[in-house]
Amino acid sequence: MDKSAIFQKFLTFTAAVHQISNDFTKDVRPGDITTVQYKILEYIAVSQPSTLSSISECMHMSMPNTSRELKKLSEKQFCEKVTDPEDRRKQYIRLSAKGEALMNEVFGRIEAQFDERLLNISEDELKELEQAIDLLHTKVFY
Amino acid sequence: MDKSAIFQKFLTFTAAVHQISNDFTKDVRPGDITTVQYKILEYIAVSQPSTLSSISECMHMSMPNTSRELKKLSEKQFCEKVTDPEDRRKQYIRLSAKGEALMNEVFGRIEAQFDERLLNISEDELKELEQAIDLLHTKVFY
DNA sequence: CCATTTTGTTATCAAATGATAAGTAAAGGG
DNA sequence: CCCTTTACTTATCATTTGATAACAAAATGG
Repeated sequence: MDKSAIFQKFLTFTAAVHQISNDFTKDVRPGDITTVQYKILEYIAVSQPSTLSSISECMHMSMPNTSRELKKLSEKQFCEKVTDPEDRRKQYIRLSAKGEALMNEVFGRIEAQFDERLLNISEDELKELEQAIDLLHTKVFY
Repeated sequence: MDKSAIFQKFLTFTAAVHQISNDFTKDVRPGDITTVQYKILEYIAVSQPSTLSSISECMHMSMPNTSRELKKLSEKQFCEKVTDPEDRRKQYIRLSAKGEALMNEVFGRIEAQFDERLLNISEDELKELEQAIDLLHTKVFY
């Protein structure tokens, strides 16, 4: 079968995903946080708790820069560093109450736009969507 | 039905898509181009021909900045501006031969990683994947 | 034909980001 | 116990990016 046709779809699809999630998050990011800092918070929110080095690796950022941004985020009280008692070099990073509140609000606003998009959709279609997401998640985007 | 459960999946799914496409393009971007410039080329490649203002809008970039980056890309011979004969204010932007070559190589390398991921996959599963992509593309990421 | 709008350019400045060097403190391994 | 590695920090600098003001040229619409 034509695998390269699927690849074409993969390309335009990922482009569309980026487009949409950019549109969705466009006006929800608070002003006192930079783009990179927001991305970091988003990452922490999804994969809590994480360490500085894992953030550095996943975001393709150098340790010094990750450290700097995380320091700023901590100073702004959006996240907290907790030293691992087992290995006191490690710092576990998690959202603070303020950070949780912020991300909940942001995700809530994104959800509103998401819901709007799925307004007139049937139960069956919703089920199909869920299965489609699961499938792609496990087979391609893992 | 639980729409907010699907939203959770939507969130982690889009996070995964970003993650994977970052990983895929990580080592593929040529050194003489910045991140933003690469993103612009990617956009042009997918939606050719486009105008300066549409690029500006879709990439959430101001016109002056878009103009500047596009100028740099043109100077580096990756794309060309063609004045619309019907409306001589408009500039159609398309990849140059060099730009096409670059993006073909880049997409080729991404495709190699994509294929690797789908190595031991059956015809039926491939069909399912295609349908899943189509479904999400039309219902959610449009 | 003149005012306005659209489309894009140029210049400039502050802020964010990336890259690198040099350092600290804890853990691990012989 | 000492050497090395790991995890992270601090400092510094160049580059990139974002934001704004001021401009030009073509189209549009009375």
